[in-house]
Amino acid sequence: MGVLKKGNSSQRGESPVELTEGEWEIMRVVWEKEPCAAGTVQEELALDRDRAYSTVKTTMDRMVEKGFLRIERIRNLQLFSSCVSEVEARRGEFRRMLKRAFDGALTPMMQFLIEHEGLSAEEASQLRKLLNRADNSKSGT
Amino acid sequence: MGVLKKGNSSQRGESPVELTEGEWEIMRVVWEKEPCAAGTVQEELALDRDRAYSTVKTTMDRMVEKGFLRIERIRNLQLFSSCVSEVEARRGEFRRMLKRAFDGALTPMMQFLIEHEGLSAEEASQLRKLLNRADNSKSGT
DNA sequence: TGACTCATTCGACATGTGTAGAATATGCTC
DNA sequence: GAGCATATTCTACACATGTCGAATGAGTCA
Repeated sequence: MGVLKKGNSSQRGESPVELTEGEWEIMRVVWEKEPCAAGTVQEELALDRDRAYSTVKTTMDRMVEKGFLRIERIRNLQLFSSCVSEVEARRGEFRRMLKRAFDGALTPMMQFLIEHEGLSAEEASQLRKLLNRADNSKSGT
Repeated sequence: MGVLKKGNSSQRGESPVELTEGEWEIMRVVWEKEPCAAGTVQEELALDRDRAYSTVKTTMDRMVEKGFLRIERIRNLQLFSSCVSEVEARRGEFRRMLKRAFDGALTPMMQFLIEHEGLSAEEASQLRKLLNRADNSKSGT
């Protein structure tokens, strides 16, 4: 009694955030408009591709179970807000990729980008700038 | 008649290679040992975590359907080989991540790495080296 | 209060993925 | 050829995800 069942509420502990494709679509809207109703999300998504209200609502309810979203009730309205930030979601997505495809290591990924993805000159120079800026902000404190 | 049904054989056309977790595990072994029998893969995977032979075999058969693997028969033996390279698989994995989490653009991802993933000094310097090397090989030809 | 509208709830189904047991086929050895 | 060890094939199930219709509940307005 009183023990949290798996997926019961809004706690995800330390588990990495891994969203499905459909969940990403929903999160993008929620991040932009929260707090927002399921109908709002559905309307927004429908601009891109048709989805029934119940489709969106079902997925959002499941996301509450998983602790990705939370509901605040006002009268008979449910307003959804995010429980995970975009940064957390990006981190989860990035790490899953890194783990699967590059044994979890950053350097091989970089190597891959340069050798096989044809990093353009612009991208390279931009990257260099970013790196320099990172260095400065580290030593500059 | 004569029309290829979806997933019929070994053609994937231009579709990006997107492997599931289980498929990645299998591919890693296949790339290392191909051509190899399902039993070989199963034994290798079992070192890490127990999986029944039929589990591995079923997944590998499905991967043949999808065009990720191909079978060469010798007597009553089936030897599997890869139809996708590690580079293609990495590319697929990387691009899916980039598309989902960074709107498909590389620079925001780099920015994210630097701002939120705390690129270590070593990583930064290694990255710089890689960038320089890339530059040299471009201008050096 | 009755009709209407809109949101929520509930149940349901298809497909993909991970899982594995049972039945069958094949080749080898004595 | 009989028995054995494997490999293959077939079937099946659970769970996750994407999908949606039907039933129910609640607020609004004439």
